[in-house]
Amino acid sequence: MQSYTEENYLKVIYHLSEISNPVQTNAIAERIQTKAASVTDMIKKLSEKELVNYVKYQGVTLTEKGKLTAINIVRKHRLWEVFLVDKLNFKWDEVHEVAEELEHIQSSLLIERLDEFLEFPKVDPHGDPIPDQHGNFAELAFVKLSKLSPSEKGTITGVSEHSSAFLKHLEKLGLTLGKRIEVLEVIEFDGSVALDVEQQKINISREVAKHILISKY
Amino acid sequence: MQSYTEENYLKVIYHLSEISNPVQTNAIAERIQTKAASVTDMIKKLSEKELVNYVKYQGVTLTEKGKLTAINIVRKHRLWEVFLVDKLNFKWDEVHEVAEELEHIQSSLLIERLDEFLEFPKVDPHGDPIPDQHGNFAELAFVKLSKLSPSEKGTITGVSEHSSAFLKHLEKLGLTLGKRIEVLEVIEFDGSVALDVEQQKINISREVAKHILISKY
DNA sequence: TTATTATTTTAGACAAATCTAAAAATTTTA
DNA sequence: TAAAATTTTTAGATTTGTCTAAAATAATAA
Ligand SMILES: [Mn+2]
Ligand SMILES: [Mn+2]
Ligand SMILES: [Mn+2]
Ligand SMILES: [Mn+2]
Repeated sequence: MQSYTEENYLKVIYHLSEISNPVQTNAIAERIQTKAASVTDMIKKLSEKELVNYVKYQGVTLTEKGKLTAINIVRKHRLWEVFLVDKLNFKWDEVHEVAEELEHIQSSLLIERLDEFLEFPKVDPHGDPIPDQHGNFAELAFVKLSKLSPSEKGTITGVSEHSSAFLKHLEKLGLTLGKRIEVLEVIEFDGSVALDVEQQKINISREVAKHILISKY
Repeated sequence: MQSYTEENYLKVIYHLSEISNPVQTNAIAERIQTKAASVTDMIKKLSEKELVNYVKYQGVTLTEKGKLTAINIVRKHRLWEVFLVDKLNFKWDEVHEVAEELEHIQSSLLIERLDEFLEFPKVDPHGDPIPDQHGNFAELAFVKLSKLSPSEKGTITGVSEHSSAFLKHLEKLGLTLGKRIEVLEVIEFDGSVALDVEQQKINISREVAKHILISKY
């Protein structure tokens, strides 16, 4: 069994792996709000436990065992987020902190029953996919809004940034999950995007567009 | 804010206070499955934080602040137990361990919303009362089954022992919450009790009778 | 390709929570 | 009330996760 702290490290390494592999010590330190020296210590420990492959000065990758462990934590995190929003009426920008704690509760019976109670949701309130108990994700066809060209249409199905500031901003703009959008123009100067959302013309920065996930159909 | 460990100590001291006040070091050690020396260390720390009053060699009592903190943890524990039984179909002997973890989740919004979602339950699955957010308990008139005399009648409304072994034993005997019982005889030799439960005559030990709570009406 | 800069690791220290063994205080027994 | 038994505390060590400061390695620039 892993400690609360080890689990947080594994999850962070898992998420960072999607950006760069192997994952660098400093990247982990920044995410986990700690010092590089502490990360090195923990990496050695996880390596001992065969949860990561570690080469000095090169960085870490998750082993199969480490990856499964990480995905299981992600599963729990996202299921709890669904519970908070669907059953307890939390807003999508209020759930992250609490789920960060709930994801560490150790009971597979609990999580399977929760999954059932929520009627086996496929995505969390931010549109992120929820893996099944074997660690498999249902394939979802996403594309970043920042990758679309003028006249392309689609539906907002997720976000890749979960800060309250970002989510509140989206809400204010009316850019919530399920909304149909069409790209009207991509401004050359700063990469910002003009959109049509329900007959309204809206402008968003490239930074914002990069974190909105669109499914085209 | 208190650590996970400090919270567990406060809760144990709270429960033991109902039996003997002040609470002895050894009693805490036994409950928390640790050594007396560790308890002394923790007591000093809680005393520093003004959560307990501590006199060397005499034992501890909770301060008002400590008591409120403890009751709040009890509140969370019992609400989560209701959730597990009512919503996730756990059996009453399966919930304790999980609630022992869930009670430490730090979010007052979460717990108030959970209370609402569960429709403000007054008792947990073991018949224990759930305090409100100010730490007040609704008065419940309980008496231990071991205190009843022959021909007295009542309804099983709680238990004061939560081990799986005990709860399974009760279940096997058909002694579950809500059942009407009548005391037929109290055996002088060993204090064991003969009961009538739904036209069935049942014998239970004094030890078992002490942990069954009856409301008379 | 050497020097500079950035990244990572080591060394040594610290706080939290625990332990064992021994000393001190209290309670019980005789 | 003095001796014995029990309970509690202290002293010192250990484990986990963290830190700062300094050394080692790798990447980048001149
Ligand atoms: Mn977490
Ligand atoms: Mn999410
Ligand atoms: Mn607990
Ligand atoms: Mn209970």
